[in-house]
Amino acid sequence: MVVAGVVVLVAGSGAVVGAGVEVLDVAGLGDAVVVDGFKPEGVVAVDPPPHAANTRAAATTTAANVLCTRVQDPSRPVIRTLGAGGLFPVMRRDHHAGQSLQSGANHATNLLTMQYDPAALERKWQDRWEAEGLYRSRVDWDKPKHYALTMLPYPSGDLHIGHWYAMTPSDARARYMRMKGFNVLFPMGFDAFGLPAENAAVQRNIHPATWTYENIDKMRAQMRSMGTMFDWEREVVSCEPRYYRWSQWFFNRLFEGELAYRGEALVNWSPTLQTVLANEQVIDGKDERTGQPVVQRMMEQWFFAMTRYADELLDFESLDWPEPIRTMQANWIGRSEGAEVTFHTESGDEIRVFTTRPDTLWGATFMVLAPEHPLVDALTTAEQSEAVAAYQAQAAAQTEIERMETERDKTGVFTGGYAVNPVNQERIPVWIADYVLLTYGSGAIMAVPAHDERDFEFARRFDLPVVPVIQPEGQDPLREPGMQASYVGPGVIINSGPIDGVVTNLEKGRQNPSVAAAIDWLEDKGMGRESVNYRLRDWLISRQRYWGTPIPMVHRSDGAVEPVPDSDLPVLLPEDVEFAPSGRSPLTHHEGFLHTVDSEGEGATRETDTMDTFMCSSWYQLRYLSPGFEAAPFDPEEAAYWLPVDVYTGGAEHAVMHLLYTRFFTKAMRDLGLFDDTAAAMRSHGRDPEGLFDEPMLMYRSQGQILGEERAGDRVVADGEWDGERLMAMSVRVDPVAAAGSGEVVGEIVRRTENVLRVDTGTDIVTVEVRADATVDIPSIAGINDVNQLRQHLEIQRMSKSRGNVVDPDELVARYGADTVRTYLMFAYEWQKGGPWDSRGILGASRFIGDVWKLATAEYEATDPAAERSAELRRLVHQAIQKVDRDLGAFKWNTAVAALMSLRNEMLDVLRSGSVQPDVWREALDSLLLLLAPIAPFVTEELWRMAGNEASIHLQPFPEADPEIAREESVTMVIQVNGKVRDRLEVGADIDEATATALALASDRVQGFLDGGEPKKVIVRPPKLVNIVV
RNA sequence: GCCGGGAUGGCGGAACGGUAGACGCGACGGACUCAAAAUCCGUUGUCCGAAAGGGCGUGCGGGUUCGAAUCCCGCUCCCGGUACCA
Repeated sequence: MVVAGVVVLVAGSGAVVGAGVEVLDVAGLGDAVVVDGFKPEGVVAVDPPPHAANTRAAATTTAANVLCTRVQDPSRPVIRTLGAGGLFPVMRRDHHAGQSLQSGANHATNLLTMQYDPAALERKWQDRWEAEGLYRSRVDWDKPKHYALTMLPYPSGDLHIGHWYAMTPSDARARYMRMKGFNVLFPMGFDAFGLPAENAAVQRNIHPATWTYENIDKMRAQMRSMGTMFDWEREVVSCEPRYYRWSQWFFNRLFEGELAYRGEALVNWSPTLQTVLANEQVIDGKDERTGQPVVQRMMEQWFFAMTRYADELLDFESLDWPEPIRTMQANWIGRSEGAEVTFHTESGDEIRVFTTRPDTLWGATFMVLAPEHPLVDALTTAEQSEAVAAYQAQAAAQTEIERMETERDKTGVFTGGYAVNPVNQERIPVWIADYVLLTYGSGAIMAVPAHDERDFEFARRFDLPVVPVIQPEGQDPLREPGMQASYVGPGVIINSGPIDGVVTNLEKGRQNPSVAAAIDWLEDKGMGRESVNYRLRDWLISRQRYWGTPIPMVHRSDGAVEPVPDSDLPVLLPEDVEFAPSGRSPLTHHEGFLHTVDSEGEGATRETDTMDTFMCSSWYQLRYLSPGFEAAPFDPEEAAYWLPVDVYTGGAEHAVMHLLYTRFFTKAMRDLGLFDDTAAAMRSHGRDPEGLFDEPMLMYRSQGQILGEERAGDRVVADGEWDGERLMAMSVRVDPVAAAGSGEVVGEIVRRTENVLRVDTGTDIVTVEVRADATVDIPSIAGINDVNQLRQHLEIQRMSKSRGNVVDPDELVARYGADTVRTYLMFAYEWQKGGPWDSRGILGASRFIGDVWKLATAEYEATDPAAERSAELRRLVHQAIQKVDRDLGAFKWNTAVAALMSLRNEMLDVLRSGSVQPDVWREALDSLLLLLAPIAPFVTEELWRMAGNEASIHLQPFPEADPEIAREESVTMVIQVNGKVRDRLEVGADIDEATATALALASDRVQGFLDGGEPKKVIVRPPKLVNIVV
């Protein structure tokens, strides 16, 4: 058990076992030594064998904690430690003066070790930070503010690794901004209304509120363990009356401003259950729980008039948002320019249509109405009425999603009615078809089969006439019969009377000459007008659900609707509700809730719809400012200081809906005057409010997703002939269960480049070239297969319980500590991109944190200080400051951590060699801790205070780099010949062109290439490179 | 289909148009150990070579440039969004 030359301290018993060398005089060792997480359980060995520089000795034991020491100078031993986590670094003795440990005759007692025990240390700092109020954020007009916001979670029950991935870098950046001198607000809350709570209620007979609050408690505790700097005094929970009261208040303001209105919309209606279902509850046209059929039905519901802001929402000028997100929003809004044209039926009814191609009006050969269009009944003739009714019923039975499925054959029915094309008085038939949507444009189209793919398909299916009106440039004239497809390219207008001969191109709206000409002509004749349509619909906020914010409206007995006065808000969501198995909202049959009186004291009924939860999240950033404020949704004094949000982070999956809704909401609030008090408060503090209420979040950055770890490529069997190193395959077959030996090469594809596969056979990685005439057989992909369909690394999937690939952050924290988990998540991925989880990779972060602990707790001895090495370390420190500063500012967490790891590598080397002056070491250590503090808040705080600092590390200013110190004195100059690196020279950083050229030309290697001749050209970029062209 | 993003070692990923592969994981060799783990030292794109050195290399094919992972053109595949939007 004991190795000669080693002093072994057996903890617990107090016994000291010496083995032949210097025995420590350690009094009271044992329990007394248990301090701050140091719990020696087995054997602690210290090793200064005399004259054994650079040798190692070790003690062994069956216990978990074994110390292996390495000594460079017997008088200044340094300990390397190991154990279960490999993290048993050395503790400097001075922090434990008076801890009953006495030194014997040598330095060895300085080697009292202290274990890095993240669990204890993190718990300690969570409590102390809370007690010290470290993360309270208060208005302070003397400091610049920074409002950092990360999306609030839905309280689903458990914080998963995705939450960590989203939140820890946001937290790190908020901490960084604070150290940079900003007064930072970084709040957190819960988006607590929603369907899952209601499902839990029905399935598990637990009240949605109970379920929700239990989840919130759990998640709040988990978030504490993350070490986030959330100011919990500002927490917001959207299902609390003190929150949703103001959602209702906003609803009233929007109603007053005529931005909230009642309209008709299709809902998923279950005739058997007599209830409305959410889209998520409908699968294959049936209720997912009961299997009962679901139909589409029109119902009166509440809308916000978001389309009025469509054009303003398309303006991203003032926003620092990722381009893809802006594009997605722009596509979602889907502005299209064209004309509205009025047709008339033969009986004189108007049919308005919207078209982006009024220039093809002369080619309109029929019209199509949505099956639900109000004019259908009037148009339908007696002979067709049966067919029309049947088609309408069939369309109603489909969900919107099914209806919009692509690749479906066109269906439709002739109404028997006709309309007149206003431009040429042609009598054209009117059909109904479900490819026309009631909710877009006017729910009716003119069909121009010659120049619209869908109309062409429909015309061919039902034998309707096709009249070309565009003549493609430089091609044969389009002829009907015989057209195989619609023509949508450029050309010249024909067969179109007044606009014949006008050029048409692929531009949109008036940019297209033919469209401009047609609009002018239509407006002149009074047949139509220029018009803009949006794909964006008004925001339907009604939900026929219980667990949401009640819409504060009452239905009077005379049929009118009026708002609940502000003074009566909130309209409380009743708690004593029963959940019918049908899923029908309990509000619809809750007598106490339903019955009320209107403003005149007459009996009235409450609105039973609740609000879409996107309503809650459209203004939550305002409630954080003053979550308990009673007089208004937010305190103008707080808002005047903190607004707008400076940095918003969250998943790209919310890039469209949530971010568009909250933008709309802010703009509507601005126009309703709801920021007027805030603007006044700003002015009184000398802040110009101009333009500050146009957008809620100035900067937005999205993070990617962490996927499951599982991965595998196609397992293939390849046969063919060996051509040297590679197999020239004549046949490749995918077979997940192929046994080794069942073909020439059997294994998993690890890489594919064009037709070359790298196949992992289990023993080897071999190259297989799939010949052009080879047969490829992939049973899971129908049809003729080709080499491009062979996959590698495709089984990386989203984490899900059913796949069993969920990574539990609590487990990781228990094993490695929160600092390690944070560091790893910030290090391992390109944040915007995300990627698959790698359970081994986290060891790198764990070692890094352990090394930092070791560096900070080891006693540095400048055994061999050298001015040059000292300057070099300082340079590296200041370079690291520059890099981390830049990278944390730019959301490039992975390279920031990499820079710190590099510094760690350097410092480990210095610690070993003792080659820098003590003050340089101290500066390096302090810088390392300060730079790491935003990323790993717990361990850096512990080490910072252990070093004798009174104030929290998180209150320190971020280190500032001195460019002079960071500047390299000498650099490697690359010498290229014809762009290829041929030599490298160490030169001074201030080398001039002439010297650089001379040095380069003098190089033996270069001379070899010059072969006595003169270079054609020399490109000099001192001090980095010289390129010689010969 | 349309819109957006991407493709770099065995893996995650670095690289203002100027040394490709920083940093980490893994792997391999060594030290320590009865052994394993942990820790420490070293190697690690690939091919040729004993070495010095050289060839080839950023999905594929072209182009611009003294010089391209990076810019341009044309493809292939992957990921995300969206989908009968008139």
